[in-house]
This record gives sequence, structure tokens and C-alpha cells, in this order.
Amino acid sequence: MDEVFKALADASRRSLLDRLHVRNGQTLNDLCAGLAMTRQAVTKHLAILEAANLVTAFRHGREKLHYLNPVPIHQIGERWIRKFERGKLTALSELKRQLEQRDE
Amino acid sequence: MDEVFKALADASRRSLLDRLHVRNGQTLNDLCAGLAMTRQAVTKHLAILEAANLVTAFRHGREKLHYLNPVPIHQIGERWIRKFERGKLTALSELKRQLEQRDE
DNA sequence: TTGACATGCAACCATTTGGTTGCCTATTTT
DNA sequence: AAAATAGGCAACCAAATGGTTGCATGTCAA
Repeated sequence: MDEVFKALADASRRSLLDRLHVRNGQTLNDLCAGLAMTRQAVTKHLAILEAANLVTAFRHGREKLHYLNPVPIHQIGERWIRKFERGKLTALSELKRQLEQRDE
Repeated sequence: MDEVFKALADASRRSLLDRLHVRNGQTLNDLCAGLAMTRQAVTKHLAILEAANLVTAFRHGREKLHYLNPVPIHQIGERWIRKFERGKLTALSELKRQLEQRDE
């Protein structure tokens, strides 16, 4: 879980996921196109995404094809985000209530 | 948005949010209790959470009260997580489909 | 008013991170 | 077989990160 959060913390990596979301199964070179960093930098980002299981890659001849795995993102939504959405008052009204309580 | 992702990338900070989710409006000292780091480290984490608007804090006499703001978390769920959940096949079947397509 | 308590500020430190360059290997293509 | 293409590996670097210690300040209580 921590690896997923860490992987998502970087804007370049999120944009790589976006690209794969638009078109799945791209090669490394595909994913590099138009980005303001070297191929090696992209390789490193992809390695982090793979380690977090957000991307799965396969060698196909001399190309490496990258596939998005939406499962960890879904899990974060289910296991983490939703927890903070359940039955919450708005921040401000909750805050006022507690302040009043504290001052008697 | 980037600030929120970055803020959520650290396990200590997520645990601070958890604590505030259990009991809102805690002081700095409350939040330090039982953690394996100094008060100053916690202060820094809280500053990052505040900068990301995930926590709002108020001085009340000599105490500083911290309140969870669930809105940015909700927004990440809405604007980002959901995008990857819409109409997606499972990673594996999608992958197979595309590989077959590529080999004719 | 003096001491204790809650927090703030700043300098410092080690490690991690995001990136680079240079070179090597493997697979196609011609 | 030679050249071009796709990718991998490793060393290096600057900046950001997560943490520390030491001291200062503001507020409450005796």
C-alpha cells in the first residue's frame, strides 16, 4: 500500500499512468515521446510503477510493452479514500461544533 | 492536487490523518503521544498536511487544535481514482486481448 | 511572579529521489 | 554481415525529504 502511495506521489508517474489509460500496451519509446526527460528517467519511473504493481510489462522481441493495472488504484479508493468519506460533516461545521464543546 | 498526493505518500502523515479521523480537534501533543519521533518531526508533518489543506489548525490559548479536512481526499477519489475504475476490463484479460491483436 | 507547559524556529545531518551521461546488449532491418 | 533500433546497466549529481538537537517564545497555574 505504501509503495502505491509513493508511486502516485510523482506527477511524471501519474502522467505515465494517464498515458497508459488512454492507450494500453505502449512500448518504452512510446511512453518517452514528447516528455521532457531522458529515456532512462522514464525507465526508472516505470520500474517504480511496476514495483507498486500499477504497471505490468512484457518483453515482446526487442520491445517492452507496458500495461496498466488498475487494481491497486481501486484498492486505495476502496480501503482508504472511502473511509474518510463516510458520514462526515463538512469540515467547517464539525470544527465549530467541537470548538463550542471545548469552551463549554 | 500534487501537494495532496505528496502529503499522502508518507505513512506517518497518513497515520496522523487516521488519528484525526478517530478523534478530531487534537492538539500537537495529543498527536505526538505514542509516536516514535520527536514533536518537531510531527510539527513538520502537520505543516505539510496543512499546506495540502488536509488539516486545518487553530490556536486556542497555548494549544493548537488540528482538524481533518476530508475534502481533498474526496476530490482525489472523484477526480482521479474514479477515472481508472470506469469500464475497465481486468488487467489480465485486457492484456491478452492486446497481445493477440498485436501478433495478428 | 515564577515555574511549568505547549508550541515555534533554525541549523544541521543522512538518506532518498529524480535526474543525468556514457556505454553495453539484444533484436530487427537492409 | 552491418547498421539501425529498443532497451538495460551503472556511476554520478543536486536537491528534496525526514529526521534530529538546542534554544526561544507565549500562555497558564500556583
